[in-house]
Amino acid sequence: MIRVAIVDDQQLVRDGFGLILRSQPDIHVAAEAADGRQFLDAVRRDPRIDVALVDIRMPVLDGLQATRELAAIPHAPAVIVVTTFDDDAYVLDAIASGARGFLLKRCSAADLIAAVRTVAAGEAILSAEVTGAVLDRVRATGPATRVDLAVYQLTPREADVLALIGAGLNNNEIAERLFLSMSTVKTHVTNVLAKTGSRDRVGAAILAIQAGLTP
Amino acid sequence: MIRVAIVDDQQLVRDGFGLILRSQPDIHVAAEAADGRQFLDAVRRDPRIDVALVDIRMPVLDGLQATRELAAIPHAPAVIVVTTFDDDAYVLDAIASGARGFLLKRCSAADLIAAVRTVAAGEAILSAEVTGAVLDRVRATGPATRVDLAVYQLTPREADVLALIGAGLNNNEIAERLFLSMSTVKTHVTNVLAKTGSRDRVGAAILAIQAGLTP
DNA sequence: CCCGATCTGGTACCGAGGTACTGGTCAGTC
DNA sequence: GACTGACCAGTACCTCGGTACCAGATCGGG
Repeated sequence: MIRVAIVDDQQLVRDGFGLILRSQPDIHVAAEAADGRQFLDAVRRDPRIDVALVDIRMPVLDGLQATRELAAIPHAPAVIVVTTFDDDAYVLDAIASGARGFLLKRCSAADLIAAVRTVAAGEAILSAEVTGAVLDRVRATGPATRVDLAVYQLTPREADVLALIGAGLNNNEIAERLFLSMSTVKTHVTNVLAKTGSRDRVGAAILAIQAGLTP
Repeated sequence: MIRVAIVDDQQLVRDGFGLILRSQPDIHVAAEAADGRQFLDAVRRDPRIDVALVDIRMPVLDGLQATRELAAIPHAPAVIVVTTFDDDAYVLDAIASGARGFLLKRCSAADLIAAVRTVAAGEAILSAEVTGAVLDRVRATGPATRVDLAVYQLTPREADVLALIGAGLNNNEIAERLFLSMSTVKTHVTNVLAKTGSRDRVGAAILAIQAGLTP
């Protein structure tokens, strides 16, 4: 049984989604909310919600901000952003906010139901209309990961240090973060530089970013 | 009428796809090819192909490389990569290569037909199984709101220096590249750090990358 | 014309970064 | 037990990065 929350400030939209979803035997509408705040409250009350259909434009707290705050809640539901706006920026922002799906309200009832099942299964879904924009974005940021970190045979600890270098930390901060002495950090840094062929920590930082070590 | 090319080294797969697609009145199978080279030849012969279903693993010229070379041909068809491998790297590579769709062969006939129509309409399509990986990738590369460099009010020269810092150059190299003395470079660097609020050049380098100063 | 911003350069200084060693603990392997 | 690799830590040393402060040259605008 898939437990779903419907989050939209328009009563009519909530009712429509509810009718569609309640027609499915394996889907249960567990909560409804009219704004992001109510949504977050509902999630905190009921940690068993699997999927949330969330509108972007809402009073009090918009859907994207609510999705971001959701990350701090344990057992948070997977979010499908459902919107009338097919603006590319919204897609990318929604994804960046942690959404696992992006649907346009003009989609069919079958699409909506399929999306809920897909996301509940741990996968993700995009409306075809916005998939192109996402692909353009991916293409713009280059292929897979330009740098394969495995090539350098870094030890786990060295990888930790490299990640922190990529985050812009200096040796002292790395030492504090990893509960090490400066000397040890320097040793690791030296090894990382040698293994990666970087001349200094700037090169290592660039490498770390290109390898996707920094969020 | 949507004109489709089927590119796969396995006869059985081509026949299967052909059967499925020919069952649709609005779809015409205009070409078949057993490897990337044949595919490119077919596209050059017949510039009216709208959509191509392309396998990755093929002799002579693989699907991704063929897709990349396709970009040089006018009126090139939109490519849907169809593969048995759901490896994330393939998805991202395919997108980077210019594919407008990525399907797994385990999908249904209806999915295949819908994908062809979607891509023919100028949109894009991803199998739900791989959409998650693409979304993770987008999230990893940060939100649409990168870093707006204009906020920092950098002078043109300072922006030059920042870009070179982001490329991993040290002060000496920057001096040589810009025909300056070390002193001048240091002055600029200090100003850049002050204006951007970075503590050291590592932070500035990260900023430069996030601002897109480094390709 | 003067004023301000920008670009350029210099000197002096200091701390962080980085290297080169040495040496210790611990876990797993032969 | 001996050996290896990862991890941790220290000392000594030097270079580079960065700051502070200053100053000349240029240029556009009030």
